[in-house]
Amino acid sequence: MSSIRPAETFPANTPAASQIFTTVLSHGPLTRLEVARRAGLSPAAVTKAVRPLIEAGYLVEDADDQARPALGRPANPVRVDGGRALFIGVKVTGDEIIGVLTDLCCRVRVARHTPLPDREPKSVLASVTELVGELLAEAGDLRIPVLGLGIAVSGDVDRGAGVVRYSPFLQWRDVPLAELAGATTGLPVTVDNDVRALTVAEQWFGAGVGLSDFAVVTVGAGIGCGLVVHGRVVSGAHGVAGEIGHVTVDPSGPPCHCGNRGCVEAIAGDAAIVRRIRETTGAEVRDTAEAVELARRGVPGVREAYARAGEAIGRGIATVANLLGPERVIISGEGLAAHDLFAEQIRDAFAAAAFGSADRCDVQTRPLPFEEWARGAAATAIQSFIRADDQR
Amino acid sequence: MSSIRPAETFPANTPAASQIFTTVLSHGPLTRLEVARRAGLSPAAVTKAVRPLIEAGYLVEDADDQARPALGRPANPVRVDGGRALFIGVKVTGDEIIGVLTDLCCRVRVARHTPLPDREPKSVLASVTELVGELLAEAGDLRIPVLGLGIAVSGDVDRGAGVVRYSPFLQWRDVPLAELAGATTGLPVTVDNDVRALTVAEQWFGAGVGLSDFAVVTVGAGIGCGLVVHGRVVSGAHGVAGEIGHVTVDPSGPPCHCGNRGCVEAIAGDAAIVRRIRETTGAEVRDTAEAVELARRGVPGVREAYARAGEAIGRGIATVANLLGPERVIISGEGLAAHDLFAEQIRDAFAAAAFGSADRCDVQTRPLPFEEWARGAAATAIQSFIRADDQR
DNA sequence: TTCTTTTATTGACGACGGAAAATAAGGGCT
DNA sequence: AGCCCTTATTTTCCGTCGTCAATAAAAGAA
Repeated sequence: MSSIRPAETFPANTPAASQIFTTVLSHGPLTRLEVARRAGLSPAAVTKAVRPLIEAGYLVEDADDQARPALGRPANPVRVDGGRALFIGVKVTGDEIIGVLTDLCCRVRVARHTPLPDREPKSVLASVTELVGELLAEAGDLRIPVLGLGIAVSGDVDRGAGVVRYSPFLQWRDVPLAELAGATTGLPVTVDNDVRALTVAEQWFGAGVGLSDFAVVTVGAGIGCGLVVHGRVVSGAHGVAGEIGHVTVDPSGPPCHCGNRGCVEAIAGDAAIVRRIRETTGAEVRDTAEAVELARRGVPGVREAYARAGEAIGRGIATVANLLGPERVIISGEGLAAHDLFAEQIRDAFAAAAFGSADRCDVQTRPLPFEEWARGAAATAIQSFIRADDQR
Repeated sequence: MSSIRPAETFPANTPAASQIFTTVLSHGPLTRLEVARRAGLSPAAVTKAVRPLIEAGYLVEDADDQARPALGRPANPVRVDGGRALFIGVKVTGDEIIGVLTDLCCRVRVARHTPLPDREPKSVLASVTELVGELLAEAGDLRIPVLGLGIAVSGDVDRGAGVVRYSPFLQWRDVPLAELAGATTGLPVTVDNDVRALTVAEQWFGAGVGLSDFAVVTVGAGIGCGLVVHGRVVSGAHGVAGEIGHVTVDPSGPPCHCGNRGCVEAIAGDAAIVRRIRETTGAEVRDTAEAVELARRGVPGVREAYARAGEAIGRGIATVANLLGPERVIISGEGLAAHDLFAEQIRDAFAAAAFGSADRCDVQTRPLPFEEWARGAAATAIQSFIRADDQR
């Protein structure tokens, strides 16, 4: 029924091979010896696993002859050939969809977005199909095959089954998106939660490379959190995890749409900040951009709203750090546009609420280009393609 | 120097073998076919791995001929022979040490405790050595070899290195306890954090059997939490994790020794409850036992302190559930003696603060016999003996 | 008895990855 | 140029593990 083309398959049958590939993918050009060391394998095993990958064109020997040690046989590093294959990532938001065409190294080649007429699965699917079609055309111009499609959706998503169980934002329930999109695009489709997708991108290509325990916190309309523990993204027993947005920081705080009071999101979410500014200053603020504008102009009371938000976020992050002891927390999201307005409060609140050696955790902020969410989706597609059933 | 006897070694060289053994250990008698199904192996592999384990006496065929299906060749279940080997677990608290002698199935055979003269590593080591000596004598009477010693200590413990990095309670820093105890007892020693040890016991022999994601919350003098994610106990990048006791539930709450206000422990720890009762009722309460007594007698204001504690614990658990989405949370600890006084509040607060499907998490309470902490230590020794480098 | 059904075992086989030795590829030295 | 030294990579050989397919075993059913 669904005419998914039996797309090119990745020649890494053995766990060692896929582990080697992901090591090279994440850690740039590496000599075979170095790969062996990092992957805990013998050099011989690396040579053997690398050969078919080079033959298939996924890896290339890097003729980069700089900074070579004076002694001994020159090393012959290998790296992933990003131009060998392309992937498409799509992020579905409430009112638009963002799509990117990336290469195998998850570098964005083309980014597009289209508004969404409505949130019905049918129309969303049609828009996605159209956008993917455009990106496929671009890929055709480049004469590089597209080997997978990743779709990121907020809410409870069962990646294994390819089903969106429940997305409050889109008001979807049990939509078999992977199957549907597979049928219309002819590509192998991976569907995952948006924050988890972003976390995968950080884990493989970003600030989480090489770490087995870290967290990604997204600040924006909502406050989300992706967790990596023991080298694997946490999905939770019931498909939901990382709900830092509904961690209570002040039981007497403002009411949250979840029914409680003083959730992180009820204080530091975009809408909460704007509402707070309206309430305390009486100013006519419509959206975040205006709020940031006012704050930068030094309108009294506005910075205070941001300070409060920063404190809430810092406390939320400290909670994560106290419970999981991650090595690093990466703060990202659209909300970072206001970074300078609450960075200090985040740090202070974190330092104050982190217990014991949890404060050794490295908290960093990372700007998030608008297409980053879609890039995360592409990362999940790459991950599925490599079928890395291994951790780390 | 250290005369660690080259104790009997476990004949499970291959990962498959140790996985098979742990499966049988946790899931009681199983037919080989069933083991194969659960461990994801072929029946042939099970047969081959089981043979040497039976020959060495660790597994026995269970002649339990009940409830056999009428058809086909009768199944021949295998189970672990608990009496094949013994292990010793020791829990070091501030003023006493508790030791247990358990069998290979972690069933307690003998339990002992001794007061501790002081907290110097030297005297603690001497007391531990003496207690272990007594238990070894008991084991000698039974004519069963003791194959390992587990020691549980609160604080930051590096299990791999066998070093207590920092224990605020004992005021220890970088004490190489495994090496020291190994030298005085002649046993292979495993040292781990006390809450993690308890968690290991639950994972292998308790309410966490078969679950890949769950949490253990201990209520008592402190509030602790052990986490299992992806089938493995979480240790945190810096050796500390599960600090649920210092999750803030009320920023305007009572001050905590950690420097913040309104931590779970500052509201629901033993000392906090007692202090609260004294403050609100003026009653002369010295310890928890008296507090419980007053509450049961219905003294006004006392139940309220417990209700407050229950609410704090419930919120803390909800935070864990929101962040990690565990399948189950097991509440335990000495504090459960007052279980009837706050169980309801825990449940209510949890249900209110759990977001989305996090409330599908199964929250259960489990009474904790006084020697349970020591049994956890024994479980870590058993785990080390089996050297299960595999997860699940 | 003979067949059926289910569980356990056996033996051949293939694949994976390790160890060690061989080879490759410089650069410096004489 | 020829030799030596060092380090990277490859080759060859080999053990191990686990699967597959066939077979044995142990009952009840026909």
